[in-house]
This record gives sequence, structure tokens and C-alpha cells, in this order.
Amino acid sequence: MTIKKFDSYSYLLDRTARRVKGYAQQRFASGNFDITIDQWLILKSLDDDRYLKQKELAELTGKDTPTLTRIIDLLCKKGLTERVMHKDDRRSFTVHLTEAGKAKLLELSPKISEIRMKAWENLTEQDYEQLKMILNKIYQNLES
Amino acid sequence: MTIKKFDSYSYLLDRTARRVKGYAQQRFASGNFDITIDQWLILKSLDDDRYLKQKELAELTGKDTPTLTRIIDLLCKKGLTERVMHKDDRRSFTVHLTEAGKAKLLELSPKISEIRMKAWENLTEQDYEQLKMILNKIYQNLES
DNA sequence: AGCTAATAATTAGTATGACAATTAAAAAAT
DNA sequence: ATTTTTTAATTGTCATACTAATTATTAGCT
Repeated sequence: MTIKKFDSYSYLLDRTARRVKGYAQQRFASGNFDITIDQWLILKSLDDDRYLKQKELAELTGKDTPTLTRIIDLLCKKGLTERVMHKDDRRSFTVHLTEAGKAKLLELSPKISEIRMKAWENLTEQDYEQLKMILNKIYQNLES
Repeated sequence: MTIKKFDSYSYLLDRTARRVKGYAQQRFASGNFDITIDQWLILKSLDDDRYLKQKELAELTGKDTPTLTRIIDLLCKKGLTERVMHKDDRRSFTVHLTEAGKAKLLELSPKISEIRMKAWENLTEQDYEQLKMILNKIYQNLES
């Protein structure tokens, strides 16, 4: 294997991730889900009536805090989440689902699982395990 | 495997791709490469004195045409590429490397290969093959 | 030839993503 | 107790991504 190959692997990874996201996003749009993939990721993290600080949400979802601020802004504007003052720490908000947010989560959850599944068709159980293992190794290789 | 798992695989894929890209971008920045990953991808595609239409470049690099327009804009502003009228088709430009672009490519190529390699440390030859196979399957599953 | 459909590139709008800088508040240090 | 350092969230800037719409040109149809 020549060193050059690594550049093309990086490209392959990027391209595939973009397609997986893009496919789901298209289905979200055509189903009039009225949210984006990344917004969905937040809603899901807030299930079970969780009250999470934005910092915690950022870590859970692997996003940085500016990105999270903007996603929460959008979700609040849509009435799906609410910011509440943190009782102990006045720098923080806790974010949680509104009733509409909970309803949205319930309504979309099965549909989204089904959409997500499409990408993984024709893969064996072993493939999943392999992929998970490899992606995690890569992630750890770049751990700061 | 429950259906729900697919959602988390999608997340894992997205997160890993972002980290791989982010790591390289940081190294680009600290090395004062003065280009982004995606700009690099274009430069590389234009090697060997190729004259490519933007449409062709878009397909090669897996980007859509608006995105490509903007990346080319930036590369031209940096003096690394040039747009030339297509001789047969006045709707098209052909893009090619300037001398500065060729120099940049030569200068950065080995450094970038070395940076890219970091993500793939500790992976076996088999792992690469597996990963490539799996990613391609996923990509094809979502082919329009 | 003349009309219609398809294509290449661009522009505009919105969302995400990385980074730097700012603000306000909390925690740590002396 | 006051000062210093950290921390949570926000704002700003730039680049990438996707969609839709626009413009100019070419290709296809009759």
C-alpha cells in the first residue's frame, strides 16, 4: 500500500458520510418532517424528559457549542424545545422537549429508523461490527 | 440488532468523517498551507496538466456544482487555478492549474499524505479492504 | 429553421461546522 | 475578600453542503 492511498480513503469516508446524511435529509424533506438530521439528533438526545445543559448536549452529539447554540435556536423557534434557566448555574440553560417536541419525537422515530436502515442494506452483522470497530479506531487515532 | 441501531451507525460514520476532516484541516492550518481540504481535493484532481470542466470536477470530487463554483472562485483568487473558456461549449469553463498551483501541489503532496496517514494508524491491510468494501456498499445502497 | 428540452454555471437562501473573540458567571488561588 | 482563572453560552466570520431559481447556451424535435 502506498502512502498516497490514505488520501483516497479519507475521501471515500467523507463522501460516504455525506451521502448517508444527504439521503436521510432528502427523505426528511419529502416526508415534510420539518426538521434536519442534526436537529433530529438533538431531539433524540432529549428523550425521556431529560433536562440537559447545552454543553452536555454538545458532547453527546459531537458538536461544538456555537453549532449547538444555533441548532437549539432553530428548535426553539419551531417550538420543539425550550431553554430553562439552570437552577444552580446562571451561565447555563437546561434544554428540554416541549409537548410538541415529544410528539414530534414519537411521530418521527419509527419513520427515521426506517430511513436510516436503507444505507445498511446488504451488510452482514459482521460488517456492522467491523465497521464500528474500524471507525472507532480511526476516531481514537485522532484523539487530542 | 434492533432497527434503532442504524441511527447510531449513521452518527458514528458522520462523527468519524468529521474528525478525520477536522484533524487534517488543523494540520493544514498549523502548517500554513493556505488552503482547505476541499480545495486540496480539487488541486489534486487537476494534476498532470488536466483541463477539466467544472461539471467534471464536481463529479470527480463528489461535490455539487454550486459548491464547486465557490471553491474554484477561492482557488482562482489565490492564483492557484484559472478558468479558461471551453473551445466548443460556451456554457463551460475548463479549469486548470496555474504555475503556482502546480508548485503548491508538488510542495504539499508529501506533507498531506503524511497527515492523512495518521488516521489509519493501527489498521491492518485487511481493515482497509473491509472498510473500503463496506463504504462502497453503503454508497451504492443510496445510489439514486 | 424554429421551438422545446436539456445542460453548465451562477446566484440566493438556509443549515452546519470550525475557529476566534466576547460576555457573564462560577470556581480557584492567594 | 479580592483577584485570577475557568467555564457556558453567544456572536461573528468564513467555508462547505444542499436546494431552488436564473441565465446563457446547446441539443433535440418536428
